[in-house]
Amino acid sequence: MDTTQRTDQQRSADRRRRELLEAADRVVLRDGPGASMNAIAAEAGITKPILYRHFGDKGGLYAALAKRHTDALLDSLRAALDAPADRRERVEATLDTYLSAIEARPQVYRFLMHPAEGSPSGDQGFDVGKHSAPLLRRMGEELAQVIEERLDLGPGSHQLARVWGHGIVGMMHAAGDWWLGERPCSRAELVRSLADLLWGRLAAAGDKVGGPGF
Amino acid sequence: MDTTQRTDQQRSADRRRRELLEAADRVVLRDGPGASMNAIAAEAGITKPILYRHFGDKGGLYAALAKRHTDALLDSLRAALDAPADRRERVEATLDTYLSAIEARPQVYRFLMHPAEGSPSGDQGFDVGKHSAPLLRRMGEELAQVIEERLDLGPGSHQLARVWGHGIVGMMHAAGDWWLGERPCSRAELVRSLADLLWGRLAAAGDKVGGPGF
DNA sequence: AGACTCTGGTTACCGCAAGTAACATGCATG
DNA sequence: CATGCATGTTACTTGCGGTAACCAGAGTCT
Repeated sequence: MDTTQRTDQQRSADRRRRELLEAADRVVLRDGPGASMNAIAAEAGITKPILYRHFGDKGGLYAALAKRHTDALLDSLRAALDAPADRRERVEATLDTYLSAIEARPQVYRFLMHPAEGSPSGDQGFDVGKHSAPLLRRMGEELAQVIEERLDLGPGSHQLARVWGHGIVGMMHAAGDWWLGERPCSRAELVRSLADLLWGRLAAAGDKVGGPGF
Repeated sequence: MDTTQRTDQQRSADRRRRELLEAADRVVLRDGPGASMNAIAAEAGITKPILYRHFGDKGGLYAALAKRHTDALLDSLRAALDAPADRRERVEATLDTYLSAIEARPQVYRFLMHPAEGSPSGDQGFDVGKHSAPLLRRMGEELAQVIEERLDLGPGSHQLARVWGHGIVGMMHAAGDWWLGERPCSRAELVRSLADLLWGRLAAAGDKVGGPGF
């Protein structure tokens, strides 16, 4: 068997895979996570076993799907993080980019944050493994790297940067999630409040009269 | 029907309910979330329909279970938050309390953060509803309240406190989750790093040589 | 005593989704 | 033409959430 044919097949399989992902995307965006494999297959105009041939199991499909969106989001975050502006502006731009993304497509966001579902059988021993969504981890690591690269944090900067990376991402995520649900203020206000928090306004604030402060 | 009997029945039902929750707890702690109703029923020495009579559906059981643990955790957090010490020490104590809790019982922690699972049928239209774990929301609200009560934040303090409450909780959660998975440093170091972040060290840090800072 | 109902329990089932086995078909190559 | 091999299908198994229908014992009313 010559390589050309093999390549052709590879190509074809890859194209098919992309098509299937497109279809899966449509269904997941329409029906939310928990969309059934049957539904996805139907949307793609085929039947279940093909999906399983391509992605192994539901987890595989969802992982592939999540990777696409995660990559896309990370790209735009990187852009905001690399913009030519001072630190505060960059932080605000990054926060705003993230919030814009989840605001524009809450379904995608929700899917990315809850990819796990229940594991039906076999893989017991989950124990402590598999915590939050991979998206959060990746964002945290990415941010940690940027922080370590660009900030002078003295000794222990590596650990510190990682803690901060994950911490800031978590802050952004939780605040965004809450904000998306309650819409208590404009996006700009939220961004400003979060940046203020990161800029130490919590430590700087005065106590209220009549008691020791938080 | 006299009231005494009714009260007796109430009592008995409540005791039974508590027993069932104990059993469910054991199973969930052993098998993780996704523990089947059958397994829980078996552990309790009975069969499924009884569980359904008591808790309605799986969500009901899990909610009841989660409420117990959430209440307990919130109590200890409140204690740390109310300790007689200055602000920084309180913040560190609260972070440490949370981290101790998730360190001591990661299974419980994991269960609390992933109660949702997939909604099997009917309740489509989830759309944007039901985001992160209720635990996070409750912690966020609680913290927001404390912040608003005790800090003088000027105009817009209500919104600001809420944003910060949810943001800080998210930071704590994400950092804790990551830390629990990788164990890159001691708990004390993590606490210190997070408190530093909240104390504005990010804004205060100098740029590294050779480029604009983050 | 015997009928009545209330409460806690069981068995047996439905529907549905994940995942698989076995079978069919089209198309390139020896 | 026969042989692979990829692509697709139908039909099945298994396991779980959830429910309907039935069952037994204890207290109550007449």
